[in-house]
Amino acid sequence: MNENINNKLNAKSIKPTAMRQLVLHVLAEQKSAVSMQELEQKFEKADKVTLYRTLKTFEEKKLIHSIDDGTGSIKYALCRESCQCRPEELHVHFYCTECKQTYCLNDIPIPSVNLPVHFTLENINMVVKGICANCI
Amino acid sequence: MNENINNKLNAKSIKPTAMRQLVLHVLAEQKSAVSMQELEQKFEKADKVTLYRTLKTFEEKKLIHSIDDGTGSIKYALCRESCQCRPEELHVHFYCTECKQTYCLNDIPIPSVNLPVHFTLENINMVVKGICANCI
DNA sequence: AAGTTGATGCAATTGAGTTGCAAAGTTGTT
DNA sequence: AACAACTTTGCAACTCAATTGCATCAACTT
Ligand SMILES: [Mn+2]
Ligand SMILES: [Mn+2]
Ligand SMILES: [Zn+2]
Ligand SMILES: [Zn+2]
Repeated sequence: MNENINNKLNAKSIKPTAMRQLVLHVLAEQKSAVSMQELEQKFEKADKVTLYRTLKTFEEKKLIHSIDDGTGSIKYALCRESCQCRPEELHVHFYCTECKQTYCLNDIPIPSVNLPVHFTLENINMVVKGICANCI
Repeated sequence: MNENINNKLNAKSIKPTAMRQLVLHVLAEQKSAVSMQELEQKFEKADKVTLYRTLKTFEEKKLIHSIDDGTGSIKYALCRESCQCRPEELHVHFYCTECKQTYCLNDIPIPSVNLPVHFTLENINMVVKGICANCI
């Protein structure tokens, strides 16, 4: 695989096995977030569990983030280069009810909320549902 | 059951069966949102499926709303009196990672987001995770 | 080479949600 | 009251994504 792929894996201290290179390669060419099942179908022979554990590893190492878009299957997408997945750097996600795609709105940060007193924030998930520009 | 319970059911044109009165009664005394499983355990003899369908009916009639807090089980909470569940009137939800409770922050409306051009909005889900005031 | 650690593949399990269908209950009509 | 039409309920069975257990394989370490 690409040299670039290995660099990304190394940068997040993930051992670059064949499987991981392959999965990262496929993830990198997606325009929308993908589920494990969708990902599985993009490979000739792919074990669901290995894929599952690969994604877990990627997520732990903050190479990808997972998106619970409310459809029942978790979607995954690459994090931006320097992302630490801290609450301040999270972005809004969009689920199109027409094309059933989940998009990272990387340029739209999650607006801050004023929580009630003594509530502390660790994480936020914000998913907007509607029709995307391609489906108008 | 209470006369109030029947009023609420009638107001949303839900036929007040014994089961529905009971479920609404239990829902009304909750301080946080509950899952189907939690609800099931609050009754002596309760059929999961009947409960499931009762909640579906309640949700369709906008007596309750469901919350996908990312834990894997949907939570349910009463809607406010005049709620139509329109995007403008949605509120933020809070999941406490300590007590594992999901709270409706009824007084905190979901902030508006500026979507990219030609994206239209139908619905928003916003869940904040952290520690609640009781668990500090 | 043997030992240790991590990665992979297959089978099986979990658990929330959902469907099918028949029985029981309700309502309205003759 | 008897009947039909419709709604609600209960049980069993099923779906589907996610997860675990365990044996095998690969990559380093001594
Ligand atoms: Mn994203
Ligand atoms: Mn709520
Ligand atoms: Zn679309
Ligand atoms: Zn708490």
